[in-house]
Amino acid sequence: MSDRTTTKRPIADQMYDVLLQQFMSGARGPGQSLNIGALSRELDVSQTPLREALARLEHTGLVEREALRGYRVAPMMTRVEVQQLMEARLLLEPKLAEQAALRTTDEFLATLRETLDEFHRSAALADVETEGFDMYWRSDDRFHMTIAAQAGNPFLQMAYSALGGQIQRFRLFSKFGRTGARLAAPEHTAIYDAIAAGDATAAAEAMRAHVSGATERLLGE
Amino acid sequence: MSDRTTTKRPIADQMYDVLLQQFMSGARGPGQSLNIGALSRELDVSQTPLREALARLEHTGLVEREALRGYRVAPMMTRVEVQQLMEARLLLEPKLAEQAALRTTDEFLATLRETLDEFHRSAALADVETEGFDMYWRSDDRFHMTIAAQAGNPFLQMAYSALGGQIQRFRLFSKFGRTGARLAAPEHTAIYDAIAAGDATAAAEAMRAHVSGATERLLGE
DNA sequence: GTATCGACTATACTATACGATTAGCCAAGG
DNA sequence: CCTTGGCTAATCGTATAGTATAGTCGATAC
Repeated sequence: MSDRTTTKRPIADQMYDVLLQQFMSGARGPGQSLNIGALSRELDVSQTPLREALARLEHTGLVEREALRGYRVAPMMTRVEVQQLMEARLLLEPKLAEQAALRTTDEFLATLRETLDEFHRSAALADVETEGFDMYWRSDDRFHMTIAAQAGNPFLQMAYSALGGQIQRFRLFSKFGRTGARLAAPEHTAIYDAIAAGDATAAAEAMRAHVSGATERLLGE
Repeated sequence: MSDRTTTKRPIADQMYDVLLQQFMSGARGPGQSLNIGALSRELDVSQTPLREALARLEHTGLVEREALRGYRVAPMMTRVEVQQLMEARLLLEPKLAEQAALRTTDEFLATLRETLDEFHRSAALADVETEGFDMYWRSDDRFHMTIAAQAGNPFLQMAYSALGGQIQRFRLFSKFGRTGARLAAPEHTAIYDAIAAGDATAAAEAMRAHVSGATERLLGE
C-alpha cells in the first residue's frame, strides 16, 4: 500500500553519507584522526557499520587508512598537489564537457540550468557568509558532476569521480583564502552556453579555461 | 589459538588480496553472487574482515553491491562497455605514457624492462596454455601500472587505477575468445622503446596504438 | 638514547537478533 | 491447464554487544 521507496536504508549507508558530508563541509579538520570507538558513541551506532562506511570512504580520498593505526581525515593539500590535481582535471573535464555537449537533452539542460542558477545565487554569498560556502561548493560539485554524468561514458565518469573527493579538498583549501566564487560564476555560464549550443569544441575550451582559472586564482593568493 | 604466526597484516587486508586475486583470475565467474556466510566458512575467517574487504573491493568495479541484497561478481562486459572503456583508456593512458617518458630513471627503466620481458614470455604461452593466461594478464597489468606510477601525478594515477578493475574485466572478456597476446607483445616493446628514448610524443602515440589495437582485436572477433 | 611498561585502540571472533528478500507452495481465477 | 496472486518459511544481509588479542604510542625508568 505505502510506496515501496520507503525501504529502510542500511545504517552503513547512512553513516557513509553522514561522514562524507562532514568531511566535505570541513566539519572534521584535515589530519584529524578518527577513533572508531568514539565515533560509535558520538553517532550512536555500533562499530560494524562505521567500519564498513569508512572502508568505502577510503576511495574518495577524503579519508586515509593506515593498517593497525586507524583512519584519519586527509591532510591539507600542498601547492604541488593542487597543480597535479589541475593537470588531471584538465585532462578529464574538457573531454567530459565535450561529450556532454554532443549528447544534450532537454531534461539535462534544464537540470544543468538549475545548478547554474543555484551556483550564481550561492557564489554571491560565499564571499560574505560562512554558511554560503557550504551551498557554494555543493552547487559547484553538482554542476561538474551533472556534466560528467551526461558525457555518457560510465568509465570516464568513474575516473572523474575518483577525483571528486580530491576536488573537494581543493575547495576546502580555498576556504581559508579568499574564494573565487564570484569569478567562477561567469565561467560556469560560459560552459553552460557552449553546451546548450551543442558546441563541443567551445564547451571543452570553456571548461579548460574554468579549471585553469580556478586553480590559478587559488595558487596566486 | 595455537597458531603462533603473528600476522602483521590484518586479516581484512589479506582477504582483500585473496578475493581480488580470485576476481582477477576469473576463479569466481561474472555475475556469481557472493554469500558472506559461505565465504566465511570457505575462507575460515569471521564475517567482520570479509565485509570490510568487500566494501573496499567495491570501488575496483570487480564486485558490485546492492543494499540488502549483498555482493556479486561484476557481470560480463558488453561490447558497448568495451568501447567506452577504450575511450577512457585512450584519454588517460597516452598522457600517462607521455609523462612517464619525461621522467625516466634507471631504476624505472629496469623495472619496466623486467615487466616487458615477463610479458613476452607469458604472451607466448597465453595462446596455448590456460595457466599462461594468468601470468599474461598479470604482467600486462604490471606494465601499464608501472608506467602510470612513473607519470608522477598521483591524481592521474588514481583516475587510472579506478579503471584498473574494469580493464581486468576487459582482459577476462578476451579470455573466452582468442587472446591477442602475441600481437600485443610488439606493441609493448614499441611503448618501452619510446619511453626509454625519452620521446614523449612517440610514447603517447605508441600507447594509443596499443590500446586501440587491443580493443579492436577483441571486438573484431 | 634505549628499554620497558601501560593505556589506548584497531582488529577479530562469537553469539544473537531483526528485517528484507526470495523461493516454494497453495489457492483462486482465467 | 496455465497463470496469477498471496502466504509461509528458509535464507541472508545487517546490526549490536561482549570479549579477546595484539599493535601503537607516550611516559617513565635505566
